[in-house]
Amino acid sequence: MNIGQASDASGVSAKMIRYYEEIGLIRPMGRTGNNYRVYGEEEVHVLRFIRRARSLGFSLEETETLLKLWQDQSRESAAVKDVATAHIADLERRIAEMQGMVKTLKHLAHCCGGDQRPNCPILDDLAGDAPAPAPRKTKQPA
Amino acid sequence: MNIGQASDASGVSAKMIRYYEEIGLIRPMGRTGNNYRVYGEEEVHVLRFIRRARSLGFSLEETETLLKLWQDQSRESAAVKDVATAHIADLERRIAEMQGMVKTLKHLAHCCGGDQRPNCPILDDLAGDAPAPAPRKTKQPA
DNA sequence: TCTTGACCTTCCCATGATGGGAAGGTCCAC
DNA sequence: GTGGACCTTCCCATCATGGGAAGGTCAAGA
Repeated sequence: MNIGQASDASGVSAKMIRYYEEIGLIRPMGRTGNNYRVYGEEEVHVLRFIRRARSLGFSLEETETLLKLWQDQSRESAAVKDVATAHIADLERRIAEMQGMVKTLKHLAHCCGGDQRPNCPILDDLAGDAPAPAPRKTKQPA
Repeated sequence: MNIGQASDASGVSAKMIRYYEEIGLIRPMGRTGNNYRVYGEEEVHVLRFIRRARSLGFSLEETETLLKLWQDQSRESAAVKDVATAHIADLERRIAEMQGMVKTLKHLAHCCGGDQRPNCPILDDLAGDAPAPAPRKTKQPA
């Protein structure tokens, strides 16, 4: 199986497969005489594993840890759960951060007329107590 | 006011102030004879505006748009609201995506013993129906 | 006056994960 | 034997930010 077929079979782009090899996430593959990488079913399984981990938001570093745990028959499931739990906490922290933004923005947008008049509480919030600056371009047109 | 003082006053790092100037988000500042940038109160207000916009998750591109609207006395508040509304939608999309990950991960973590035994539904999920690969290193130790 | 340390300047590099594309080699089907 | 679809490596871009080097400047204190 060439890299294109492994890509189709795993859903990981050929570009990424080469990158994962470069950073040591997957082993360097064997080559045929023409210097093409050769893949088998097992490599495709590994790539699918990586894709699934990425789709759940795990970083490549976390994915590498999970991959090693998967390949370690004597792993303790606690180690896997720790990685997942930490990731959940990180996701929840980021979600809360964004929800805070949304809450503020929705309030401001609600208070904004959204019409042809210039008065705008959104800009007022961003400006703080600063006076509107003198009209000028921040970027000169070419 | 030198860049360090403008940084302290605005909460934007000197590094970022120079970068914002480089990409045209803020005007190139005047220089003193020793080639130091000079800032006034108005520039600090602009930097605070940028910082506030960034803290609400607006991209630098969106921030530039908002900055121009702020400086345009004849703006229509609808234009500002449009930017905010689109950003809210983007945040909500990303939040929903992450919430989906959290939901899946919490379910898997809940089902995982998290003990010293190797059996792990989290890895089972990541692996799909693939057999556990033969134990091997993905990265050779030095 | 000289030194020291805290500034400032520009320039280059790194992040994380991915894509785009060029230049060149290979293989297969017609 | 030729064209097109592959493959290879290499470089660059993203987005916003930080780190750090090498060198210039300034102010305060001995």
